[in-house]
Amino acid sequence: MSACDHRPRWIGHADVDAFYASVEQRDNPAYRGRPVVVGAMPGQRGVVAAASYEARAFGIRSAMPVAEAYRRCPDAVYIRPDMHKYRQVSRQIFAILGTVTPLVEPVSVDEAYLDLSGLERLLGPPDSVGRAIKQRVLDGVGLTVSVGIGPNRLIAKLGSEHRKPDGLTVLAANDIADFLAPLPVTKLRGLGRQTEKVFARLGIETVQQLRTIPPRYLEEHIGRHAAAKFVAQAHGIGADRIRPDRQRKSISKETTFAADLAEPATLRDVLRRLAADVAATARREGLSGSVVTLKVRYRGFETHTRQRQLAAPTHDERVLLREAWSLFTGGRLPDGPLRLIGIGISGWGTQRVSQADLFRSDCAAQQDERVLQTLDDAADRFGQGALQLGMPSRPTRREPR
DNA sequence: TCTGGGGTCCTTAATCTA
DNA sequence: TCTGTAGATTAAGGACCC
Repeated sequence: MSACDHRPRWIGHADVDAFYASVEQRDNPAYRGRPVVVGAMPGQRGVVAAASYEARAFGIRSAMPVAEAYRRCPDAVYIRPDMHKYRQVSRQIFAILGTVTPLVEPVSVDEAYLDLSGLERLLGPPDSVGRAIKQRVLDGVGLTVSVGIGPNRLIAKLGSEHRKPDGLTVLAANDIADFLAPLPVTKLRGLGRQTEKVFARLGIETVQQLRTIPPRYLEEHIGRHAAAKFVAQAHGIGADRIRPDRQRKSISKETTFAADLAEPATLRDVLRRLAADVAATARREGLSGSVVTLKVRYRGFETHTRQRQLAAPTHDERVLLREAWSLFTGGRLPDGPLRLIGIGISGWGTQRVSQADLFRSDCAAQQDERVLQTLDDAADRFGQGALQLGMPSRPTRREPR
């Protein structure tokens, strides 16, 4: 929208209620009306990924350790997440949202922002648009969504959280001040446990209280950037731009072991599998990254990352594994058994992947050494050129500190 | 209580470069 | 050429979100 365009902005936020748990209840009539917890199984390391509203009545929440959920409700239905299924349902939902407006920005599998500006003539006022969104999703996939609509993303998001499940909240510009004032500051975006502690020390519990704090005073305690961010939110100011084509910035894969692991050969095998997964995702999405990140976690949740900038972008799992393993064995990490290991790539630059690269790395993915050898031979014969994947990478630009 | 996995963004410190 | 400095880049960690 141009600076001189003063048509009212209407931003929507749609959020599927208890997504994973709702999908399971939809697909298994026996689970309906029962507390359903999707996540790790009781007795395993892990947390709750989603809890049905029946489970929430027991105080079970997302990100809660499963052991704690089990203590609260041993009779709940405990289910491992089926990400493949949820992604499929997610695609259907986004297709439905796309029938309302092409300006849909996914936030996660179950959440999206929509630019609803200018839909009045087609669908009526904002509350009619909200009802249309909810009805279409219910008819299409049999799930309820909560929708918030307001002049910017912040208000839309707070609106969708306001009434759940199956809620619809529309907030016009002149409703905002009264709506925000009594809310706890913890409702603001980006305000987590640490900042909450600081605010508590300063005696700030509600948005109304935050508004009365001199910004300079706030800056002294949480820094300039954060202070400005929360003050703006307290006054209902938020971005209203919807970016349907936002590109992801990294791909990563990590795993937590059932018991801490120290055996190098096993760790390398796990890393190889993770590298293959990351590489496969990168190839599927036509991405090549030039920064490899290794993540490790020790007993006591002590977490470290090490990263390296490569001379050339890659989506070759062998390169990813080699670099990650060299970061792991490079002597810059504590010794000791690992609770978790992970690998990621980022730093796409602008380049896309050529068809030759895709073919070559598909072969790598299939571990087809024979074909790879042929390709390597061809590359040797013709010198450099298009067939570079799988060639040893040049040394990294910087030595690790 | 005992903490998954996959992300984004911000801060800070070290290092490089002009 | 040396030195100091400012800004950019890189790396690591932390907070936060779903």
